[in-house]
Amino acid sequence: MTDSFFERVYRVVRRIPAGQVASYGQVARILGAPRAARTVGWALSSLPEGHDVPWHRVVNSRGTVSLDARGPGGAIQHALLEEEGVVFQEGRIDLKVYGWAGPDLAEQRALRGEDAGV
DNA sequence: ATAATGACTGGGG
DNA sequence: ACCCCAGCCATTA
Repeated sequence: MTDSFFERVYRVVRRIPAGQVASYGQVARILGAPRAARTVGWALSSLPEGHDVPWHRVVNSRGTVSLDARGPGGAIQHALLEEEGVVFQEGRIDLKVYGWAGPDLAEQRALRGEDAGV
C-alpha cells in the first residue's frame, strides 16, 4: 500500500523544520499511535533510496541520537543536525530549545490521513 | 495466522 | 542522573 503507516511517518517527519527535532514517540503520537514509537524508528530504518525525508531530525526522548553514536549513522546524524544549528551538550540535545512544537490540529488530521469531511 | 524484529519509552533501583 | 527491564506496535518471513 502506498499509504502505509511508514508512509505516514515519512509525511510527518518531512514537516519537521530544519534546526528542530522530534522524538520517535512524538511522531507516533501525532499519528494517533502513541505506543508505536518503535515502529516509527523502524520506518526510518526502512527508508527507500532517493527519499527526501529528514530522518536525522528524529531522536529519542532523551534528546540523544539512537543510532550508535560511534557508528557511521550516528556520526552522520550528529553532523547533519549541527549543520542546521542544533547544539549538542554532553552528547545530547535540549528538547526544550530544539524540540519541534508539532503541527497544528488541522494539519495533524491531514497527517493522520483523515479527511476534513469532504 | 504465528513468531520474530527493531533508529523507543517510562518506571524502578 | 544513569542503567536495566518489560511492554507495545506495524511490518515481514
